[in-house]
Amino acid sequence: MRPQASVLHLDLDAFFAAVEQRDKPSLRGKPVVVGGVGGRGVVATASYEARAYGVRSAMSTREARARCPHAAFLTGRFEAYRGASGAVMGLLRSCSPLVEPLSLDEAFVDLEQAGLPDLEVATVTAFAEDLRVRVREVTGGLTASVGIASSKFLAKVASDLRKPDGLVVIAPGTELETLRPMHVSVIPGVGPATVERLRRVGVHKVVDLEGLSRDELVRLVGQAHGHSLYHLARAEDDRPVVAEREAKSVSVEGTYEHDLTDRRQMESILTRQAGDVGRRLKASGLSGRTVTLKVRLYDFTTLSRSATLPAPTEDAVTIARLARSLLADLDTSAGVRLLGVGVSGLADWVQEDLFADQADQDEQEAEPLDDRPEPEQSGARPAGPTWAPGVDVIHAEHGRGWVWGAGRQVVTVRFETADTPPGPVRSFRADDPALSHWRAPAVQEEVADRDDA
DNA sequence: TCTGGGGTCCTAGGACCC
DNA sequence: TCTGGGGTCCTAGGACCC
Repeated sequence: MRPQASVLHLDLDAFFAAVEQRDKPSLRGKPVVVGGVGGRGVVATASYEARAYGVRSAMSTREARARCPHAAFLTGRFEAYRGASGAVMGLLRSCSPLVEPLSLDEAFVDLEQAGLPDLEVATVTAFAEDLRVRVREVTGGLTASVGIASSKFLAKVASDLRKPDGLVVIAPGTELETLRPMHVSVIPGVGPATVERLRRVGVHKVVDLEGLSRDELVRLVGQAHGHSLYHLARAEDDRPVVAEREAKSVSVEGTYEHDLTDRRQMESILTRQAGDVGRRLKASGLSGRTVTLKVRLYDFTTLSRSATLPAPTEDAVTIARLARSLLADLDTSAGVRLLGVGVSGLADWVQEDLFADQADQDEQEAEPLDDRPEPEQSGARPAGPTWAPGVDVIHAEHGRGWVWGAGRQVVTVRFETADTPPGPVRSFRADDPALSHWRAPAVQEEVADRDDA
């Protein structure tokens, strides 16, 4: 918590719906719902006119239609939203070098870096009123709610207090009296599950939370969450405003109108999604080692399966192959409503750097050679064959290649090409039946010795 | 035919290492 | 006979956020 109210939180009101109303005057003053319009869609944003009928974010579109049949139901136009968001973020960055966007419609601004004459309540209040006018100017009429306080937590609480089109400054020293009567769900990280756990021990408001010891909280909600709650309940929050945060994963998923049962159709969806993921990775100059398949079954049971490559990839073919082979382990016969593919463990270097020349490649081959005999699998999945980098020759659809890295579950192969070495690198599940390999008898014994050791 | 899509962070258990 | 302890990596699932 800072001595002065120097953290600003800005939140654009009913953002997606407001952009639609701005761009289509016939929608102004009317209920507008933006989100999925299909049978399995949900509401992303409802205009305040639609909220009057009880329409809320995350509600199924089916229910929203029942509550407000005369609303305009629109799918999102994300290019327009990105444009408006960019204008606002640009404005904020012209005020302070330290701007932390949380989403398209929300950001923190560090006012200590804004060059204001001082950080008195009157000064930051005047600054924020001027900022709200300028937001309207740069967006063609969108309104923003703004909160200013001595920490991120309280700035966000403040921006929520007078929505829409409001401004609240929580004066330093008044944080606890503001917070104590509020429901625990104002605390970031306190969602339905935590609310229920707290309710069972008689905790409803922030003031009740202050009565719990640190140990009780940790027992109730876990180590990290418990400590965080203990401090936030006392308005203690030192989290800095951070301008740049690196992406940790990239994913694409889709929910289908009718449950999928055809494996080949699922595989072709995964292949397309892997292509999207690969394109987005390449566009950001990223690559990642862990490929995750996400499957939501007909009954909403959600499963994930992942495999980690020996080296990062952004290659759509590799991502697709791994995703499809992870799907092969799951029973999807009763129907799948959602499929998705993601890549995590991101590094901001591309795979090609690894084998730019022969010396680099030799290092990569040598490293996993000694340390990674194929262990017994811990789960039900049978162990794949043991692949030896630099020893085994692989035959697969791409032709013939040498094993280049062998993880527990994944083998990477560098294929030979007629023209210019090195050939393409592709990764496979170690137990992929599409692979066949050959190993000279002499080195077979040598490798067996090493595996025993 | 209740329940999106894109993320982040945490937990817990097993493998493995020193 | 008894049975370390910490640290890291990996996987699966869950809570949460906008």
